[in-house]
Amino acid sequence: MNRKVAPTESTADQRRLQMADIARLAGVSTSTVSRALSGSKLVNEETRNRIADLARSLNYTINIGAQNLRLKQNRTVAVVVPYDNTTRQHLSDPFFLSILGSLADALTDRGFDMLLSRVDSEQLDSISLPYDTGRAIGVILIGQWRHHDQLNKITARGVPIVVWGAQLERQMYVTIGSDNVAGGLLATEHLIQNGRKKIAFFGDVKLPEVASRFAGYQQALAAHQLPFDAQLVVPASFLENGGNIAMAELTARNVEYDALFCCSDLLAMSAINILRDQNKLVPEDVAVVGYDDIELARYFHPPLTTIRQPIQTAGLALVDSLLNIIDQQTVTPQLLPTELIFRSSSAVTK
Amino acid sequence: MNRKVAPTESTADQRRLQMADIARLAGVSTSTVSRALSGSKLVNEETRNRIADLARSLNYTINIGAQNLRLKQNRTVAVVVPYDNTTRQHLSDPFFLSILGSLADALTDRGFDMLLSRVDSEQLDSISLPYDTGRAIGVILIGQWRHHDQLNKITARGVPIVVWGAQLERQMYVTIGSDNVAGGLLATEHLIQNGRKKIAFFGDVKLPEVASRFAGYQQALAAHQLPFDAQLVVPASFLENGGNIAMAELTARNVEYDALFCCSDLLAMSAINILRDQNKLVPEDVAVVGYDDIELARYFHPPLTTIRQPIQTAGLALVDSLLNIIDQQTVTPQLLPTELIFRSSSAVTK
DNA sequence: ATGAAAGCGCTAACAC
DNA sequence: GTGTTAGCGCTTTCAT
Repeated sequence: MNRKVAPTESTADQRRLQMADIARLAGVSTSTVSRALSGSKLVNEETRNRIADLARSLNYTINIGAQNLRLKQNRTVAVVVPYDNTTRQHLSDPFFLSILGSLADALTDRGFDMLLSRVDSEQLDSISLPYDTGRAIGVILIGQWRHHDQLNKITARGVPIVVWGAQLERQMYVTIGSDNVAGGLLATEHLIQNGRKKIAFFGDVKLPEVASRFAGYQQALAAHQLPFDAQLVVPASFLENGGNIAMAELTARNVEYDALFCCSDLLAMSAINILRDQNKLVPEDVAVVGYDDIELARYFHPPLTTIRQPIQTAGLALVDSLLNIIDQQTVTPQLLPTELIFRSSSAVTK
Repeated sequence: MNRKVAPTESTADQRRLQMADIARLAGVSTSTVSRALSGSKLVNEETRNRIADLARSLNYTINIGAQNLRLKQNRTVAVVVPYDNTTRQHLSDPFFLSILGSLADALTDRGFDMLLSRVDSEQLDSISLPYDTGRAIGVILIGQWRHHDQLNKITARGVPIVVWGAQLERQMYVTIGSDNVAGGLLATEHLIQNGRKKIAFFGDVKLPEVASRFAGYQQALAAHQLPFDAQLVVPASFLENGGNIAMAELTARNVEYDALFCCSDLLAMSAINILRDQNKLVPEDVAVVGYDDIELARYFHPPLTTIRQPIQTAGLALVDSLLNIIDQQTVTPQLLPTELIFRSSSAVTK
C-alpha cells in the first residue's frame, strides 16, 4: 500500500496569498476586494480595476474551499467508475473511457469540476462518499453492475445520483442508458437480413445491459421465425481474453453457426482472430457484429460492423439529469437510441 | 453553451446533517464529537463509540471542505489533459486514457482524490487554476504540449507540477517520460536485424517525444551503416486519420521501403489498412512497428509489433514525484524504460 | 474527560 | 462607495 502520511499540508514556508493581502496592498478592506473580484457594481470602477489588476499580477485567485463554505455552494460532480476487484481491469475498457471523455466535456461546458474515483465494484458503498463528505454535489456512476438494491438505498437517502446503465424494475434511481434491446435487435436483424440463420450470441447475460441485448436478439429471431438454439448462446465476459474462452466453448459444443453477435467490440475482435486460426473466413463463413463502435473497430481487419452507442449524447444526458435532480426537478430515466454501423465484417456473401 | 445558472446550491430543503446535529443528538458538545470522530483518546471510549455509531447510522461524514479550511490541508491532486482545440480529440487517445487509469489507481492508493480537467492546449494558462484556487495541492499534466516556457513560468511561481513528457533543455519543471530515444532505437534495430533496410518513419517531429524517437531511429541507422533518406520521413499527426494521410504522402513520393516505424499504434493500424488496399503484405512486403502497445495491438491483424511504455510505473512515478515536490524534497526528472513487444507485423520473412 | 471560544478564508447584511 | 461584523462547518487551544 505504501501509504504516504506526511505531505498533505500545502507548502509550509511560502504562505499562499489571500484576500487580506490583496486588501492591504490595495489599501482597502477585504469586503471591497471581495466585491471587486466578483464584479459587483457597488464598488467604484477605478478601484475595481485596480484590484483586479493587482490580483491578476500576483496570480491571486479566490480560495474556492472557503468560498464554497461561506456560500454553501459547490460546483464539483463526482464520477465513479467501478472496477472488477479481481482484475482491476475496468478503466481500460475503451467504451467506459470514451464516456469519461464526454462527461469531462459536458461538465466543463457547464462550469463544473469533475472528481474522478475508481471503486471496487464489491464496495459500492463508497460511491456516495464524495457526496456525503460535501466534496461533490452529486454522483454519476458509470456501470450499474449488479448493485440494484444498494443504489436504491443510496437514492432513498437523498444522494443525487445518476447511473449509466439499464432500466430495471422497481428502480428509484435515474438511469441513462442506450437502448440495448434495440441494439440487440438491430444487430440480429441485420445478420438475418443478410442471410444468416445460425447466429451465436456472446455475452454475460447476468449483466442487465447484456440481458437486454439478448432480449433483442431473441425478438429478432422470433420475428423471422428462426429457431432459438440455446447451444448458440455462449457466456462471455468483457475481460481480457473473454473472446478466446467463448470461442473455445463454442467450438467445443460442436454446433454449426454462420454468424456471431458479440456484446463488445473487443470480444468480436478476439473472436475473429480465433476464427482466422480455424481457417474460417470473416465474413464469408462467419459474419460478425460487435458492440460499442470503439475507435479501433474501423481500423480492424476486417472493419467491424457494430452497434454504436451515442457517447456524446450520453455524457450530456448524464450531466443534465444530475443537475436537474439537484435542482429538484422531476427526472425520468432515458433510453438513448443506438445505431448500426455497417462495415465489412458482416458484408453479404450468402 | 447552455450554461446552467441556478442549481449549484445543495438541496435547499433537506438540510445536510452536520456536527452540531450529532452533538445535540448525543448530548455532548461539538468538540467532543470532533474528537470522537477523529479517534482521539481524550474522549471516553464509551462516548466515542456511541458517537461513532450515531454518525454511522445517520450517514454523517465530516464535511471535508470545512475540515480542509480549518486544517489548511487538502488531499486532492489535479490531473490536466490538454486537448487539441480544433478536434477536441485528445481524450480518445487510448494511451492517454490508460495513463489516466494508472494515475487514478496510484492516487487512490495514497488516499488522494483526483480532480480531472481537460483544457484547450492553446490555453494552458489554466493548468495551474486548480492549484491557485486551492482546490488541489498540485498538478499532473498529461500529454501533448509545446509549451515549455509557460511550464517554466508556472513552476517558477511555485506551483507543484509534474509533466508527462520529454526532458528538454533549461527545464525547471519535473518531467516523467519514457525513454523515447531508446524506444526509437529499439524499434529500428529490431527492423534492421530482421533484414529491413529502407525503413520509413511516421511521426510529427515537432513534438518533443516524437523528436526523441526519431533520434533513436537515426542512431540505429547510423549504428548499422544504413543510409538516412529524408524521403522516408513522413510527418504524421496522431489525429483521426493521420495514418491515411501519411501513407498517401509516402506513396506519392514514389520511394521504395520495406518497413514502417509508426509513432503510435493507431497510426500503424491505419497504415496497415492502406497497405492492404495497395496489395502489399504485412509483414512480407512491409514490416510494421507501432508505438504504445495499446490493448488492441494484439487483437489487430496481423498482431502489431510495438514499443510498450510502462504505464503502471508511469502513474506511480508521476504521483510520487508530485508528492515529493510538495514535500519539499529534491525531485529529478525520470526516464522510464521502454520495451519491444514482438508480434507478427514485423515477423522475419527476408 | 468535556466545553467555550477563537479562527481557517471568504461573503453579505448592515452601517455610514 | 466602502468598512465593520458575523458566521459558513470544522478543529483546537485553553479552561474547568
